[in-house]
Amino acid sequence: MTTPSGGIRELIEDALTSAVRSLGVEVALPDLELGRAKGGDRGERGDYASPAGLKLAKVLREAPPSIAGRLAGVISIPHDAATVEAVGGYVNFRLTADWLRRLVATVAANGPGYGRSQLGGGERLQVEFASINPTGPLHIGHGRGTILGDSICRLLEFTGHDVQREYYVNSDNTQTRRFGASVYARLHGKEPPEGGYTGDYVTEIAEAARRDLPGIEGLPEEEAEPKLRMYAIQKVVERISATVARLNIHYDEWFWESRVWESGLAPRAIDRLRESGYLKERDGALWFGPALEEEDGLGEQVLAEDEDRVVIRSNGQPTYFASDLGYLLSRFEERGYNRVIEVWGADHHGYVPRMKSAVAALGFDPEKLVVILHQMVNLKEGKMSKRAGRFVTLDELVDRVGSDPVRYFYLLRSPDTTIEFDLELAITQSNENPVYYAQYAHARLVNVEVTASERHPRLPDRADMSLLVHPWELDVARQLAFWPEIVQDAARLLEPHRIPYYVQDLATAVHRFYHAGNETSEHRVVVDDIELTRARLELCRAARHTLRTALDLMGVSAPERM
RNA sequence: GCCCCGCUAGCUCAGUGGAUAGAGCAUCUGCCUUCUAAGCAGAGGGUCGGGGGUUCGAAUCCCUCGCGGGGCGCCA
Repeated sequence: MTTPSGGIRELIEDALTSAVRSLGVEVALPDLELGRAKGGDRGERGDYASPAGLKLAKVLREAPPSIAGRLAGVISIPHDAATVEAVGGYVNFRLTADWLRRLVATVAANGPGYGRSQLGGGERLQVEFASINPTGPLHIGHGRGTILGDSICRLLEFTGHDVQREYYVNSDNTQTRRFGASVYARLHGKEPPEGGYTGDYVTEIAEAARRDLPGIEGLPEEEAEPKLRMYAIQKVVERISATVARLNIHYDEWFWESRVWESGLAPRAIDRLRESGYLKERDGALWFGPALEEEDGLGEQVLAEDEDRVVIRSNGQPTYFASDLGYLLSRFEERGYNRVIEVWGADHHGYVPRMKSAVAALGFDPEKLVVILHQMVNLKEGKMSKRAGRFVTLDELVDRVGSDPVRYFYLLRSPDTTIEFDLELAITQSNENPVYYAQYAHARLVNVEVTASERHPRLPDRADMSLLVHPWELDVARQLAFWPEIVQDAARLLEPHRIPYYVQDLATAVHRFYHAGNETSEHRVVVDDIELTRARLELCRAARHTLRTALDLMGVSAPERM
């Protein structure tokens, strides 16, 4: 049996579509909404269901139950993977025990590759995430974008994309200049300017600069600040890199904003926009805006932004937007990524139309810039006592709770929900984190396999899968059957939070399966009968591989013992 | 004022127009001499923010109102 990369859902969907065609439906099919069967008692509706009868009633001018009945009669599921039953206007599908057993054998043999696909066709894409102003350590709020971004990368890699992880290092904007000025002030034993950075780390960086940049103290501020700024940013970048590394996150490139000026990319982008009439001067500044676009048909995307935006200030200084123009050129032209995925906090949502407009104005397809917005992480007020206030950095959170629970905590929430972060609760409840439930299931499976090899040094080479008959055994197999479609949906929708919810379900099935052996010793995996042991081990192996794979996709470890 | 996100069980949250809306935590009741109890089995708990509309069918789509969060700068 082959493991369909699209999984069993795709198999059934194809069979259903063919069946509908065989009824003589020529027109475009409505969405038959094949999905997991919901509701009902004791799985009476099977595993998958489609309201195909209801959907086709209009087209065929026939009663839904009649259509569903006819479909059930003609449908042919490959490999006898499922049985079919019409109930009302629905067509219900139940995975067969036989197919589930074969699936287990395939997954066990496949190892951790189960669910992997080449859907992406090797598409080269870049994911830029968590490009926080490098002016200080990451705090708890920054954890969300980093973990979300990295998990999206993992999903895309697993589904056949060529992914590059990038951090855009702001170095020439207002905030980083303030940062540089603050370091300059500390270097000379003064207080940072208004709106500057006051943390202890600023002083530490100033002291380090005194050693590493000989003569820096003698320079006037105009000359010293840029040097100090680049030095300080480098220091902060190193710290950020170390912090995210603790969360299993490794960037491929730290792309400095300064590079778009040194390489001439930004001026080139500006020239291009000027030539195509997207730029104009007003009040001594240079503006980008759709107000000029009437000269030719430049498309909806350019019109999306309804206000002009400053590119070069009247004082001659470029805005961040000017840098971004060069940055876009670097990614879509210089480096030639097919798509760029941006992971931004919701506070940047107003920037989306502007960037899309810029992409279009530079001559690229705005669809190639995909922006994932996630809502904010708010620190619960009142919890931030002086003492607790020390634990606002991501490093400190990882110190207190550990990387795995932190990743799991963030990944459980869809990007659309605002997180109210309760620090005390996070710390006191960290041992109740659902991550342990999943990891424990994995560790149990490993342990069982170890026990088996001790008790039965010589087991049959091949497993007789027909020995798997109990509902709790087949339920584990059933969960395994769902994995490919979970991965596909998560990758297609760029929604990693689907993974931990699946892991929860799989772990539940595993724990139930394991626990059957606590109730009745004949139901243990390791029993006197080596044939039976062998078959159950096959199931353990398949489940273990799949758990491991799912945890990997979340960047969470799969411990062998707990 | 305009734009984006949210409002689902006591709490935190899943839920791509389908059937009787789910999970974890919390609460209550059971289960460890034998492969890991960080586990298992069971119970209670819901006008899916309010009101209209579209549809054979709405937590899901549309309109409207309310509440909470975010944004609307020659900041990023």
